[in-house]
Amino acid sequence: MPSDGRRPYASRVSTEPPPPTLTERRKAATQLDIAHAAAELFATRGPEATTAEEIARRAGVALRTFYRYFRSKQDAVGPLLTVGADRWRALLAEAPPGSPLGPALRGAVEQALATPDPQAVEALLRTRGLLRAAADDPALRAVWYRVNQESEELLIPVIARLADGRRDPLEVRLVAAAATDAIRIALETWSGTEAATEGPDSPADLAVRCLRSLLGPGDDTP
Amino acid sequence: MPSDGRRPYASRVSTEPPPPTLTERRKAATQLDIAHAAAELFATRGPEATTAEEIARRAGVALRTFYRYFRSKQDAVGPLLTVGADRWRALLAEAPPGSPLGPALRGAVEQALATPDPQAVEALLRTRGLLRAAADDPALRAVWYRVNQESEELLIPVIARLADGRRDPLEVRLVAAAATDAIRIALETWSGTEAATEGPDSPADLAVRCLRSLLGPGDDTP
DNA sequence: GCCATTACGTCACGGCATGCCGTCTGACGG
DNA sequence: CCGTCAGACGGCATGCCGTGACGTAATGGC
Repeated sequence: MPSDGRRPYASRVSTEPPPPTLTERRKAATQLDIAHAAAELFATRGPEATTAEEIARRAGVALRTFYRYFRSKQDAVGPLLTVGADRWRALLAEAPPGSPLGPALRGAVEQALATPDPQAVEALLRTRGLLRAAADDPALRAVWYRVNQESEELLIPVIARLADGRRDPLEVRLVAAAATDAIRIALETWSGTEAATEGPDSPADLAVRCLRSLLGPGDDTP
Repeated sequence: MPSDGRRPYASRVSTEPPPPTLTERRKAATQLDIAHAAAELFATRGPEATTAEEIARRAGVALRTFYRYFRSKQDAVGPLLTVGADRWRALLAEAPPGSPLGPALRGAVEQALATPDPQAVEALLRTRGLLRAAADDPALRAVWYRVNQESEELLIPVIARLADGRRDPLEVRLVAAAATDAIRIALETWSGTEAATEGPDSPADLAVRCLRSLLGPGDDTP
């Protein structure tokens, strides 16, 4: 029972989330329960050997309920794989429009990945476990691809806002793709090692290096 | 995984294809039959409304045989989506090692896509049809993601050979990812339009522009 | 407190995907 | 030319996947 605790503050501007009701919070909790159950079973016995029924049982819901939350058993770990990208994108969206692209991207990724927050570290380690399980499971890899693809699409409007009309839509889309690739490859590379979550081979450092390599310094010479 | 059946030929330089036997040719033909049957059904009534049984029947094989060739009904169109990338990669592999990356990539893609070969045009139009069907079918999109991912991985050794030790492995991988993205986004963009297979909005021109935008002129300043 | 809404469980069912076995055909050495 | 054998294919059976339909209980607005 995560006590999220976000409360309605009188002065709230338009785009802020409306206060989540009890039902909504329970739904979110149920979704996370299922996701965690799936991740644990996948990481231990592998997705192939895990049935949707088992995931549902471990999460304490009926099979039918499982399929109300997810289209397939592999999809169940999706929320756990997206949290990192969501965090990064949210940080990036806070940068002022028109700021230079490269530094903004790298700054956001550093904040998102190099955090001492124990919950974020936990998420990072879970991601590594899933990526390793995905190494020999095509269906799980497919989820990873899909998640990255969706991240790329969600990144487009954010990049467009930062570029502020200085780049045409096609270019924006390419930058979004490249940035997503940089993060993806950094995480994949890190998952293949025994490196810790901090230090020179940490995901944050890797990601920053990847971003710089693909997009250059990126202090916005149009 | 077919057991290749490589026959001993006295004078054989390593990389030449062994002469395909009748059985092998028939297998390849059957695979293409199934792929074409699937592509046609997917393009008309959509993947969701198409059963594996129907694909098999239209291809003239038993359902069991279908699943000997493909792991799922969506996978059946895989071979049709890979031909373009295969062609491009093969052309790229012919470039001399050490040649500048950017021009090599753009030259290969131009040869692969701007060809007057009617068969290649046919393949392009088929790809467009499949991409449009994928627009509202997650499972088919997943195949597209997988194909691109595999293309990226197959591209890595080719790029490494071209870079000829002037770039470290991580960098090579990033370049492979970016190049794959450029082609992918060019094709996706083109598929969303009514543009012809040649002209200023042709896939070839789009791809070249995307490559230049992401990788710069690429005349190899290390 | 009363009712519309909605999240959840139970049942049933068609399609997906694979293991097993029998048949037949093409490949290959004698 | 022929016998042997690998393997390509079809048919059958089966377990899991994913969804529609319907009933129930809890929730949130009036």
